[in-house]
Amino acid sequence: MSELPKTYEPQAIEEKWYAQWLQDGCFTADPQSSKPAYSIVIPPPNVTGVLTLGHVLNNTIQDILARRARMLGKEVLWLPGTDHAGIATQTVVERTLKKQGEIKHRDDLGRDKFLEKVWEWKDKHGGIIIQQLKKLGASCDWDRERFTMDEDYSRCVQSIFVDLYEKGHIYRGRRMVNWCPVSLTALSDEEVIMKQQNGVLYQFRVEVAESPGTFLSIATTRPETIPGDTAVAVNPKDSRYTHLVGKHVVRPLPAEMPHADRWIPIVADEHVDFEFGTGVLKVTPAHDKADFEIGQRHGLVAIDVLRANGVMNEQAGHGLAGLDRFEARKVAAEMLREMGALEKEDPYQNNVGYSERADVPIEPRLSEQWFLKYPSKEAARDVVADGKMKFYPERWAKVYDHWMENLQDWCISRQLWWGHRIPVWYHRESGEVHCGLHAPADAENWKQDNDVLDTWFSSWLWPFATMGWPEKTETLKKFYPTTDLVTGPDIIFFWVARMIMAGYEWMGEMPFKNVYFTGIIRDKQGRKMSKSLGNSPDPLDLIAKFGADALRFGVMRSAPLGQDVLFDEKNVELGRNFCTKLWNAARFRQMQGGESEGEIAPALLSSDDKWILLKLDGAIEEVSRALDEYRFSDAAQALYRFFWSEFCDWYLEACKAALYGSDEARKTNTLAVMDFVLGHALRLFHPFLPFITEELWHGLGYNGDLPAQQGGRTIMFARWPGVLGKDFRTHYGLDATDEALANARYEVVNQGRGLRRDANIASNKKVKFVFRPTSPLTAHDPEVLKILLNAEALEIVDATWAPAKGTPTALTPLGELFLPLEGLIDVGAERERIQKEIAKVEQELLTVRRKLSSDSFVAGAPAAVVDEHRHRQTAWQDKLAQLGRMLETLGS
RNA sequence: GCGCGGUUAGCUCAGUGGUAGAGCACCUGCCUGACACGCAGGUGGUCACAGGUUCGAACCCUGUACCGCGCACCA
Repeated sequence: MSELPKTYEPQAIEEKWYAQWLQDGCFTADPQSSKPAYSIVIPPPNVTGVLTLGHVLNNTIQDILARRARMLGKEVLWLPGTDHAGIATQTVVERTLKKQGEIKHRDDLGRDKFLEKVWEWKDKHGGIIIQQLKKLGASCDWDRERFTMDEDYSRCVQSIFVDLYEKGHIYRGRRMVNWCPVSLTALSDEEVIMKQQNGVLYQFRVEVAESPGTFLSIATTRPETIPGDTAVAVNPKDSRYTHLVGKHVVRPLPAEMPHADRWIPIVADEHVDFEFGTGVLKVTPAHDKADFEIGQRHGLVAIDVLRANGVMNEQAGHGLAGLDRFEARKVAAEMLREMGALEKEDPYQNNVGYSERADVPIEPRLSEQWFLKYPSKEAARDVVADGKMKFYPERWAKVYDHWMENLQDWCISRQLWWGHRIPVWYHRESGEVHCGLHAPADAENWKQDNDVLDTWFSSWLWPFATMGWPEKTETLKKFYPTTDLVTGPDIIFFWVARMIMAGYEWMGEMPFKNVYFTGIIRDKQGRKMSKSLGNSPDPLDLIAKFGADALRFGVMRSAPLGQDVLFDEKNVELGRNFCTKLWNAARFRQMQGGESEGEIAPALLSSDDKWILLKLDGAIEEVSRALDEYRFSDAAQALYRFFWSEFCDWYLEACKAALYGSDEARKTNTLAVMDFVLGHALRLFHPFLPFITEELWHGLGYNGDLPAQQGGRTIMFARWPGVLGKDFRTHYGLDATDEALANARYEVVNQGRGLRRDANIASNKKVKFVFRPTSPLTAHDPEVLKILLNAEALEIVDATWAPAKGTPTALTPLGELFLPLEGLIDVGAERERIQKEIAKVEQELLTVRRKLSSDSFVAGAPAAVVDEHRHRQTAWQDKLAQLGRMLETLGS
């Protein structure tokens, strides 16, 4: 084995191993393999996106799952790819072209030229995030990388559309949709996010046409839409107004319109809440969803007063036409005031729907769009409700179910160019509609629909479209349904729910068996990461500074299941420190020389050896179970604790007694134990820390001479450690006795270190200790104690030995430990220390006694618990007595 | 309005009925023969509040408060 350098330098090592893995085809999935399948499809990032911490979290989890599955002997497919992200990408490209002065509007280029530009952009910037994922160590099968606008994928999307059209699930209609006045397209309900707004509630009055002098007061937040009002509505049960139903009011705007043309009816509708405002609602069927429905019920006309971009049109009348909707709002209120109709203006908080992408209020707008009635709803709902498909954390199942219960038709058409164009043609003369993969033979007589499909209409096919559907490919046969899906809960409706429905509709089966929902990454103040706040660190900077393993470990260690993740660079630093610790522990092993991975001789095992082997067994069990249950931070935590606190802090120190001793056989055996533990630890760590573990696997010579696929060359295919188990324990004689002995010894050390501190002796100063054991010690005990106490000497004495007055003394499970320091002790300080301990013990004793003296406790608690309390009481009593004697010996 | 999380050390969080924990931060001492990205020792908590169940509650139940999120919304 070659010697490990003094410090771990992640950059070169990461690059080296990633290239090696690629070269050896370690990530490539073989559908012909006889191994059981394990598969994940990546949630495809936007093709123009760059890596964020959210991606780091999400993809590290997937990589951990994939790498562990390989070690468990599965044939693993982690299928990567990118999403064309319709609106996002088109917006970015359009904005850039505008900035470069190439165009003022995309119309300047026309559809085909514009799309060329988008493709150019995609080719130039599309690979970035993929490269970044590689830096993170993602073990995706890059040979199978897919893009939602690949030729075959596009064909797949279109045939799905045709299929649904033929099944009658897709229809076209003029409906109220969510319109984004900036992106100039319809949006689905899911793309609208409600935001609380500080606005104004205006109250204005209108005159009843048939009874001049009688007025109705109306509350509204949108006076600019008054020219679009075609009725006012009251609740049929509202006695204040029932006598007016059927009459008319005079709509105040547009003012220049003849009086008679501004008469609008008063209708009675259940929808009106008579508690709210004045109990009178202005009805604007063209600009409000609820109003539209009222309009339908009462046969009202809809007057559209807005252009697509949110500017008032001619119908809005003088003074408003040409103004932006928000400007028009103020102006309309002013106009009402001038005509004496404005009664009140109150500050008002309400919720307004915003376009998720453009971050502006959407407009409810009447337009011709394509809609989908979701297929396979029942199967999709049941599979989660029945627990056949598992959600982690489970509570998302309820959210899912609630949404599935209230499914609304999906508006799938978008007025964009970048995307899958709707495969529908209209006959130029007859208007006949043709839906199919190609235009009809007499193509020149037909015109294709201008719209494209919602991005999610392609993403929902991801689990099988990426595997070659509709062909029955080997990949599909082997790897569908996929095993795990890892994604954010924010796209549970956008993506997860729809994939489940699509899976059932076209594959007849669920698309994945388990769904893991990550938390959302926030900054350490709990705010969402955002570009404008500048609180979103670049993962690549972090990788450059600390290493990919450090980033992965830091993020995973602080990402508990079901909770948001508060990101703090400190965590990555901790990850880096941990890698260094791992590195140095390995280096320490290497410095001892000797054969790599020698045979362990059970007869030569010390209690320390047995202790660490039992701890290792516990760690394997704990880590495996945590990973089985998707508790990644628990697994990371357990590994951290095991390796640092147990292996390094105790075992590596304790075993120096054997390593620095003269017994070669014991030394060799100790090295074998170290190799055994390190070899297991490296494998347990590998899913979290792929690079450093691979480097050390080789550096320590654990790779052996086996071929790669058998765990020889790479740790990637080394077998995942199973629990050592009963046979192992029997064979190596691991039992509770040795563990207890080691624990007791470590307690002696703790006590001794306490003595040092109280005597103000620096930890690096070697001093002499005296130990008076209560029962015989083995030869091993003093050696270890001496090392761990950093003692110059450890003198073992018998009961006849008495310390000089004032000698600091500690009570330990194995006997009394003295720190003889002639003339150096501060008797007062030592007395204080003992008294402090006495106080503590007395407190404990009091608690236990109080419990035991309670009849109800003794009668009511299980016998074992009462017993345990009795033992505890005895122990505290003994300790108290001894402490008292110590105080006596101390003298004054 | 309905639903879901959360409230434990200065900070971030573990801890599902029987002696309150970790990491970071802080304090003290140390470059002790792997590691100062380290070692050793230490300070720090009436477990949000109020009731209840229980021999016993951070933990189970009920309610309250506050923080966060989702869904649905009244113009």
